Amino acid sequence: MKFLINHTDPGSGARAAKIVTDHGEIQTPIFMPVGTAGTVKGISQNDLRELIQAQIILSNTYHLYLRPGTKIIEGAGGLNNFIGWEKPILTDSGGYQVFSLSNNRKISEEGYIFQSHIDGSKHTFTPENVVEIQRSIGSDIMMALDECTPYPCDYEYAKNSLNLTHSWLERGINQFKSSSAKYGHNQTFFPIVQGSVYKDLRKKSAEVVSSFGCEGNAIGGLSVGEPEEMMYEMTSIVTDILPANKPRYLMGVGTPANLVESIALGVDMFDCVMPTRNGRNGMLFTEDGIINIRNQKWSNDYSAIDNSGASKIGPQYSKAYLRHLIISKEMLGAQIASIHNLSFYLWLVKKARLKILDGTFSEWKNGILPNLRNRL
RNA sequence: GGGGAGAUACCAAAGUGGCCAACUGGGGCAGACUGUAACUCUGCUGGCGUACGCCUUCGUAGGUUCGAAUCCUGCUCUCCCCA
Repeated sequence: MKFLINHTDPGSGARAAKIVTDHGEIQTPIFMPVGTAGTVKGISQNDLRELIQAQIILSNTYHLYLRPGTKIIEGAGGLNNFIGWEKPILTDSGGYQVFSLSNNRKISEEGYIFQSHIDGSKHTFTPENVVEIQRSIGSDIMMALDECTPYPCDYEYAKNSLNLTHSWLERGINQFKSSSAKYGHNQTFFPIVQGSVYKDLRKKSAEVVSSFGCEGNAIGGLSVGEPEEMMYEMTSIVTDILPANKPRYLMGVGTPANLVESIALGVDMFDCVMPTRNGRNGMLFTEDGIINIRNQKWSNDYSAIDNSGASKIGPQYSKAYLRHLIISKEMLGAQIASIHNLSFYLWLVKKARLKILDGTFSEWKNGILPNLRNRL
């Protein structure tokens, strides 16, 4: 994997760059649609390519391991073949499930034992076997196993958890170095900074993570309920330390405003379920603000969902029609909303990239932020 | 023509003397959702009031009772069965 910086914005930490993988190039800043179980919910790979113009998608080790299982994916020759997606894939390690399935798991130095949400069966994830599973999946970028701490989280817990994440990281890297790719294309491994909302822990974690010299680095454990300002503060502390010549990935973030703010802090990669999940639940993101399409006021608004040009599907359907579809729980409604939102997210990061390149990023950012937060 | 059942809030449907402004579901309205156990979850849904509360409701008109959606009588309407 290569990371080539085209331009760094002088007024902020924002960068426009290019990640080169064996499955193609990624123009950054980039948003990665989340396809947890080998599918971006409700969206065909073709729409991902043509309508949304996704450059890389994310998938999940935990979900794919439980179903369909690594044997099936290996049989297909890796996840790209299995799902019919020729562009890059990043896989999360399952670390987030340690957090989100916290009622059904036990953490130890060795790794974590969890119960399947599908059938209750017991399984173990270790820093090592998670690398092996991601070898079987064949993702271009694989993530280290970490513990995503909850918020709030007391200092002692955060500190101990961080030590565990760091020791897991070392083991994961060793496993990564002593194993090899299965399908002929290169894979890379990203470590994850943790440390909850404590400056010293974040700082230390960023230093530890940087010291491993991986090809890219991630920031985890944010946007889990802490105030937005705190998230930016932590991100800023970390991006100041993480090497500038490697991509920085802010995991699980976020709202359109979160993306723009974080790009200014030097973040290059994002992923979030918001455009798809909230889209399914009737929330639409546009250049002018956020629409809750279920609200009565849209019931007889026959204007296009979004005519700004940010999404190709926006002009094709009216607000009144989409409202009807969402309220009727019709599949097409979830699909249109998801395609539109993902298109908008990809449009937003592309726009940010262009503004960084032509030197007007900060100006553009200040102009668009109030709109992005606006409720229509 | 004869016999039977029933009328409850936007709809459906519980409740059959006080714990009923009335279970529950649907619908409606609003909110939440950030590395997806999520086409999910939460709240509100007679009127007025932020609220303690007050006022008007269970086809309709009367009656019994300290007290009625619940018991009695008349009326109106609906449905089912037999001719």
